[in-house]
Order: sequence, then C-alpha cells, then structure tokens
Amino acid sequence: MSFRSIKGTKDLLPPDSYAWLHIENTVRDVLHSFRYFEIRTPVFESTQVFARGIGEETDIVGKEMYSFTDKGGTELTLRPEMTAPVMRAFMQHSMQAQQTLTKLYYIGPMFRQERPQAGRFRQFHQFGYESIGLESPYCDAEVIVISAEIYRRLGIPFELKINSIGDNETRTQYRARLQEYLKSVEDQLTEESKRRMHTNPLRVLDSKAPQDKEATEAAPSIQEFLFGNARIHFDTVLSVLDAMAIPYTVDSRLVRGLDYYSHTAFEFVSADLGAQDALGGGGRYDGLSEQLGGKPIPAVGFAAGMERLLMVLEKKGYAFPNAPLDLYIIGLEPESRKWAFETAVALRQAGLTVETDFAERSFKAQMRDANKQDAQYVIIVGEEEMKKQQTILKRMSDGDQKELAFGDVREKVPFIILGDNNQPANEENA
RNA sequence: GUGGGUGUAGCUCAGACCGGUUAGAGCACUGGGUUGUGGCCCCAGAGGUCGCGGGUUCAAAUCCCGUCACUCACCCCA
Repeated sequence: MSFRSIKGTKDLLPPDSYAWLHIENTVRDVLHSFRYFEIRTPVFESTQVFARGIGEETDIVGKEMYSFTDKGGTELTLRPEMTAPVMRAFMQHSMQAQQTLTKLYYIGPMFRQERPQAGRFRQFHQFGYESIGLESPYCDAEVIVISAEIYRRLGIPFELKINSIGDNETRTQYRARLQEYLKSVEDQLTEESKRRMHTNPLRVLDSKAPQDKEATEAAPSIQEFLFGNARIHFDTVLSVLDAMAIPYTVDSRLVRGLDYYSHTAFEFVSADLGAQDALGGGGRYDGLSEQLGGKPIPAVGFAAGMERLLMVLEKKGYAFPNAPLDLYIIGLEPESRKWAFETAVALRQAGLTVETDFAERSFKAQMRDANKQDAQYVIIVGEEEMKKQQTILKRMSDGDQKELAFGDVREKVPFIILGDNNQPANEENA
C-alpha cells in the first residue's frame, strides 16, 4: 500500500460513521428546535477573511493556516474556523436587513496545519452556531444552553468555564493595568509571553507554561474591571445559567485565543479527553464585523469539535448500532437468486431494509450472514420453492416460520415485519 | 518547530533482553460438521516483503546504523 491519507487527516469508516451520524442528527434536532438554520459556505476563503477577522497575532493566523495562491494569483486559505466566514456571508448578503436576529448553524471540516496528537487533526470537523444581530445577554445564554442541551442528549458529561472580557472600555483599562503588572514580573515570563505582553497581554493569562502561570498568579482579575453594562451583561448571563441549573465556574483567566471576542467567553471541557480537553467553546464577538470592514454587528457563537465528542463517546463505550436489518432473502440457485434480487428491491420500496447475498454462498453461510447482520426475518427460496411458487418466511428471534405464496410476498411481508417492529419484545400472542 | 513511544496476518498482540530448523495466538474471513435452517461448539482453509534500506554474522523479526510512517506530549486549540 503506497498511498496513505495525509498526516493529520482521517478516514471515517462504517462503525464510527454511525456515531458520527448520531451526533449530527442530535445537533440538528436541538438547533432546529431553537430555530437555528444551516449555513454552508465554501471551505476556502480569501486569506484576508481570516487574517483580519481572527487576528494576525493569533496562533491560527500566525502559523496554522493552510494558505495557497491559486492560478489567478489570489491568496486563499482553507478555513480554520467558521465564525469569520459566517460573518462574511452574513454581511455579503445583507442578512441583517431581513430580520433582527439571525440564527445560523453549520457542520463541516476545518483545517489547521499543526502537529497532530490525540484529539487534534489537520482536517477536523466542527459543528457550531452563531446568533447574529442583538446585544442581548439572552443570546449569550441561549448559545450556552444549546450546547449544554446537545451534550446532555448525547450523554456527554462536561464542565463549563465562563468569563467576561467586557466591552472595549473594560479591556482598555484592564489591558493597561495588566501590562503594568506583567512588566513587574517580566523577567519571570517565557519569551513568548514577553512578546505577547505588548501585542496581546490578555493571552499571557491563558498560557499553560508553569513559568507563566506562577508569574501571573497575582495578576489583577478582569472581573474587577467589569462596570456598568459590561457587569450587567455578564451577571444576566450567569443568572440565566443559574435559573437553568447549568453548573459553571467563573474563570477570570479564560480569555480564549481569538481577537474578535468581547463580553462573554466560555469553554466546555471534558475530563474524558487527553491533553486536548476542550469539547467546544465560544463567546461574543461584537467587533468582528468591523474588523471585516463593515458596520458594527453584535453577535455571539459557539463551535465544538466532532472528533472530540466521538472520543468521549468511544471512551464511555457507547455503541451506535446501524439501522436494523428487517429482512434477509436467501436465494439458493440462479433462478431463486434472481427472484431474491427483484423481491428485495420491491420490499425496499415498501419501506423495509433488506439484504441479499451476491457471493453465491452456501445456504449455511447465508444463514450465518443473516444472523451476523441481525436480520429480523429471513426469506428462503430454493428449487423447491420455485416449483411450488411459495417461500419460507422465518422469524429469527424464535425460529418460527411459515410458508407464503409468491404472489402474497410483496403485500404481506412488509405488513408482518413492520407490525412486529411496532410492538417489539412481547410476542407470545402472535 | 522540540521531546518521548511504537512499527510482526484485515484487527488486537505474542516472539526480541538470552540471534538458530516451515514466524505464532485470539478475533474477523471462507468451507465443512451427511441432502436446504442461524447463534454456542468442533474441524479445516486462506491470509505475513516481520515498515523500508544498509551493516555485523555460518545464520537476523531478534544485534548495530540510517530512513520513513504512526503515535503521545510541549506551544496552542476544536
């Protein structure tokens, strides 16, 4: 085998894809119930959408983007995240003119050129959603409530960390004080943090280097700089979470990596993951539209990693069975196999899930296959049956079988099987 | 970019420290266990360039060097 999938990319194969489908369906169900609608944007954008939207100083833009120049000389980038593209599309299509609040969700692949490790890939998949158009703290709260609901339905335990980085005024004041503090401990900081101290001081707090953690232990908390609207906004969000009985911890060091955040920032983490323990995260990003060259548009959103959810589910040992197999039709010789093929197609049109054998396997092998695939019923057709123009219909759960005329199969079999499915477990009376 | 771990059958792994006749097991796969009835069990079969290249040796899956791949961790994030 000389070709392999590219480093950091992964093939999703059938047993895993059931779980994937389950997650997607759950995500869509919950979001539809909150009246969020799907948006699909191209997987690549002009590099500037990300460079300006996310911020030149971030790791994503600084060193993780899959960028290339196309044959026309245009600088393009495979999307590393979806918030900037969604905002770009929102602005491009003047969606604010159509309604006061626009609620969008997405599911799809993202790309970041990092060294892969557990829970981190170069092509990974996120679902996320954006609530665009209002400053209301209820939007922030709703965004958090939705993720909690999705995790709840999936059976994924989580911890919620939340913080507010306030409005522009908050950050201007806090930034100054923080820089002052950082200067006093500058010689204890890592090189990276010394540099960030000037470009993006808030992110020094986010550093996981023990050196930095120690040095910033006594740093002033942004929570003390939340006044007026910033304070009210955050308190309202928290009060909704309290009312919904969603547990959280306020973490004043949580600032999140991207430049566009303001006010609420939050992160869901899981104890069942490795070093990359973030299930998802989000926040308010009122400033993004302006960074993209438009008018101010308030917005708040969230994104979660599909692979990480899958990892947790795997670790929890949750199995997601394939769609059950209603019927397996066994054909024993050429004429019967042809009948089996045709009948299978007809019964599928009638709503059944049907399997037949193409390998011309022995009767026993086909029975074993039917059993292995967990078929509810088996139809057997051989020379004898062709002669008599009737089949044997066998129920696998108890071995009960009856004969059925060819002419009755298409009408009666769906009725028998689907009737059985609707009242499972307790037979006896049949 | 930096550091650690691992590469033997489709999958999970023994065998390696102490080189030695046809490289093993379980699962999965195929056939069969008296004519056409599944699960459990039993029998048989198929399936391997021991990651790749070089070296040492009478002899290398095993020792040495190189290389590639995968993987985990750091930075950071989903």
